[in-house]
Amino acid sequence: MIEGGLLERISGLGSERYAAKGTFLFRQGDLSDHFFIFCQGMAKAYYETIDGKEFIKSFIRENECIASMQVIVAGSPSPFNLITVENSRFLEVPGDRLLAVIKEDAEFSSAFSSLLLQVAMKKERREYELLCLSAEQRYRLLCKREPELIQRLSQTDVARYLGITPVSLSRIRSRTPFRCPISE
Amino acid sequence: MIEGGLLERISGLGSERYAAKGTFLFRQGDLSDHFFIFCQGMAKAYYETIDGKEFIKSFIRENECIASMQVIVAGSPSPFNLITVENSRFLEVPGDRLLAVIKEDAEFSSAFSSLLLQVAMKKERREYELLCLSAEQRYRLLCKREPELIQRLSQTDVARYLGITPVSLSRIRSRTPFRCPISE
DNA sequence: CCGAGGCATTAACCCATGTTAAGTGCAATG
DNA sequence: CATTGCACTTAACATGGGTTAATGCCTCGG
Repeated sequence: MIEGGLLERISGLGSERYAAKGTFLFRQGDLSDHFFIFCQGMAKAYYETIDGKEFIKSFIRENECIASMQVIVAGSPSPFNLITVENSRFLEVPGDRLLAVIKEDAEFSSAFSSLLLQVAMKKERREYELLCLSAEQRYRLLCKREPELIQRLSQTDVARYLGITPVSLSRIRSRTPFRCPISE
Repeated sequence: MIEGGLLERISGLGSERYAAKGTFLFRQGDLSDHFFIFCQGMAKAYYETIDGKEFIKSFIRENECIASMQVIVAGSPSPFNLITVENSRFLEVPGDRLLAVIKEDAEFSSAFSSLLLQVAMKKERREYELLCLSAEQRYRLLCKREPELIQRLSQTDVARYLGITPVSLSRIRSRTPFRCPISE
């Protein structure tokens, strides 16, 4: 989640874009260093393994942002794909412009640091879930914490985010008395 | 990994401490906001679940640092334990002093941001591994990337870090022709 | 209206990992 | 030397998730 102030300052740096559902914003292996801030719609960031399997790293919705840190910081190719899963509107900011402003503007830089901190904490939560919880526990937690996400996504994408197959998610759902409150 | 410059500046803020193997530096649920920088030895940060299972989040070795972000940033209790796994020497810096210096000193603050970035990238790698790789693949990768870590740790701790049981790790090792190069 | 493609469900089978328990070897300690 | 505790291994069994395939249900486009 990106705060109001920061968003306004960033807006000037980039341009507004639209993309239909299913559009790649960048691909695994690309060196595109753009920073994306979503205004409407949703995208998914996902890894694709050699044998063609897909694992979803994260979803990006309204007022959330994403870039490939590896590209921006280390200049190495992006390890993941970014593709829209709904028709979307977003800001696209070139990485070098963002970095330049961060260097110049102290206030901006501190806002950016706190953004980084948010990212680190979010990743820590995800690490915890993947390390300590079973697939079923992860699913229940997601239902509780992000019911709206479950609504907007296909079950396939939910499964890929949980790190399991759609078949397995279907089993978990049938096995479980629990349901996402909104879905009734 | 903490850079030379930053380390020197931090040293003045805290005090040097020693702790024998098996000493808790803080526990799950604590509100201790200390920041630790290791000079010698090693610690492990781990989650303990309700039913008594242990999952290791990370190891902290020479020139690496750790704190519970949740405590420092959100003031909420630490979700994990920190305990030494070797006799250790380290710097202990109170969180409030660190935050104060970050606010005052621009150069320090930017060094700290890049540290945050390192943390975020490290967590991203770990997320990738937990999400996309099997236990066996994770073990092989660890052997290749951190042979020294494997040497210094018990197999139990390696297993807890990989997210599997020691029994399962023993099986993987016996199943596999692959061995850590140094261990022969 | 019909057919194609995509998604969810279900079943059958396989394999990896968890669980429990027993056995072994080693190091520390009395 | 004997005892204790710990780490590691191995085995037997249970279970969760992967794989494949069949089925049914949509929606979309002809």
